[in-house]
Amino acid sequence: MREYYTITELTREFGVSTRTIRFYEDEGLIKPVRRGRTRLFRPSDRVLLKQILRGKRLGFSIAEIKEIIEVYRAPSGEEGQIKLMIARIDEKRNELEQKRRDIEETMREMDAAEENCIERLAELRVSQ
Amino acid sequence: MREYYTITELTREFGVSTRTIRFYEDEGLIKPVRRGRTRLFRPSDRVLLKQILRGKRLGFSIAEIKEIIEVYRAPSGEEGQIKLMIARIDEKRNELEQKRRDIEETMREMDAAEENCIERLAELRVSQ
DNA sequence: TCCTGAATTGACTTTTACGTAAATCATTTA
DNA sequence: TAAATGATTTACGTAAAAGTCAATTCAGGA
Repeated sequence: MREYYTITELTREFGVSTRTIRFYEDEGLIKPVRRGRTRLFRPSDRVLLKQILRGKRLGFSIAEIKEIIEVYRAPSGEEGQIKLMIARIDEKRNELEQKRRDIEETMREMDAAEENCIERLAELRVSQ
Repeated sequence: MREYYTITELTREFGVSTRTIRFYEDEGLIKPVRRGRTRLFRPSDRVLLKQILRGKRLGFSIAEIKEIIEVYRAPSGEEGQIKLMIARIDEKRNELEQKRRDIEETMREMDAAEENCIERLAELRVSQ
């Protein structure tokens, strides 16, 4: 495992701009260490970036991604805090399940659309 | 099946504002009929709205949703057109499959986070 | 007929998530 | 040591997706 990544290494690996990565730092999602002014990204920062981009692909906002990342972290409080955390996890899970249903429905309609196309192709070949 | 829905009926059913629905009309996603100036939404418009909101939940932009809705419609061209349509459907399906993988990964991390919480709770009870 | 509540239009505003440009600083290479 | 290369900061710009507000219009009921 590499110790550090530079910002451009990450931009190349994930296909995002430096502006984007710095923006995520401004928003408090990643906290790379510094050597002078230069940012050094640890493997854990890289994992965070991966999680952020995954959240983005699912249509979560930065604020929502922040929440998701927070629940990943081990809980440190007393009973009440931890129970609250479990409730938040369940909530996020419900959102994900909704997205899953949305995907299944969209997939089904795509299947229907494709079958439709294939049928049309067959018709065209017969009528020629 | 109802013949027409008013705009406010749809806002209530789907929890969106009239502005939102009119915005989708401006973007060419829905085309309700008119009685005078008043919009009348047919069941097919309602289905379209449902599809739009589903796309939104999955993080698709208006432009992408437009594309998706277009591929749902029966293809009317000649062979080349239809084959192109099939290619576009496959592309969208790939995007959906990526989202599906993203959901599964996120779910797994949620599970781990929750187990972590439960473990912490057990520890707290033992140490009391 | 008058009023009230809905709906429409148009314009301006806001939020989110970056893009872009300019100036500065640091480091490596010739 | 000069030049090129890469990173940083600051600040303004922008596109998308609505929100908000004001002025109108219109249909239906008392």
